[in-house]
Amino acid sequence: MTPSLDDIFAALADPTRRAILSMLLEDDMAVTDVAEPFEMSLAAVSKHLVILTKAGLISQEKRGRVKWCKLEPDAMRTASIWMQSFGQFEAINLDAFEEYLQQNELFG
Amino acid sequence: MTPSLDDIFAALADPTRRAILSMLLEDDMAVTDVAEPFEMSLAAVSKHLVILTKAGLISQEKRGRVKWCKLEPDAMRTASIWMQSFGQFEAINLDAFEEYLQQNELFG
DNA sequence: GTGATATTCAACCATTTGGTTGACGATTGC
DNA sequence: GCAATCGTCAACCAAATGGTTGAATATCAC
Repeated sequence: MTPSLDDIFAALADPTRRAILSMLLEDDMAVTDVAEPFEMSLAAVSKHLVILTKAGLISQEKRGRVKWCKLEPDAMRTASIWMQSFGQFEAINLDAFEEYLQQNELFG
Repeated sequence: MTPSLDDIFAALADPTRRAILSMLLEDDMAVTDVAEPFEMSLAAVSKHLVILTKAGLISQEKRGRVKWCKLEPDAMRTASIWMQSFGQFEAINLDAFEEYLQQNELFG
C-alpha cells in the first residue's frame, strides 16, 4: 500500500501537520513531545500522526511505552517529482529560493 | 491575498484537479473543454477550477462568453520550495541552483 | 502490586468537501 | 430578435475532516 499523491498532498495541506514535519526535521520525537507545542489535545495530534504515517511522510516505532516518530523523506520526494514533471523549473523562482535559504541559515 | 500553502496543497490533493493541471500544461483551455474528459457535471469541474484559482495554481480570463484557463507555475514553485527542505535538496533543479550561485558570484 | 506515564480508541460534534440538479445571466450566430 | 452556447449560482446531499472528551491499554518506576 504505497501512499498515493492524494494522501501525500492532503497530509501536507494542514498547517499542524506541516509544523510536525518541520519539528521532525530536527530529530526523531516521541508522540507526547510532538504534541507539546500545540494547543490541542494529545488525541488530536495522535490523529495527525496517523494521517502523516498513512501518507508515508513519517514512520512510527514503538519502544517500550514510547512511540517514536521519524521523518520519511521519500514520500515528499514522490510529490516533488510529480511537480517537476511540469517541467517549468528551468524558471525556478530564485528570489523565493534565496529567501528560503536565508531563512534557514544554510548560507554562512 | 497570496495563496497559502494550505490552499495550494489542498488543491493538489484531488486527482481531478491534478489532471486538470496536467491538461493545462499542454495549452490554455476553455472551461467546457477542460470539463469534457471528466465524467462529472460541468458545474463540478467549474468548482474545481475555482479552487485551483484560489490556490493560485491557475488563472482565468473571460473573453466573450468563453473563460480561458491558464496554468500559473508560481504557486507550485512555492510549494516545491517548501518541500525541498525535506529531501536534503536532492530533488532540486541543480542547473537552476548552479545558475543562482554563479549569478551571485558565490563561486570563484 | 500500585500508581503514574504514554498512547490510542470510541463516540460524538461542527464544518468542509465533492458531487448533483435546475434555474439563471451573458454572449454569440443567424 | 431569438435560439443556442458558455459558465456560474443556489440549494441540496453524503461523506470526509478536524476537533473534543472519557475510557481503555500498555508499560514503567518504585
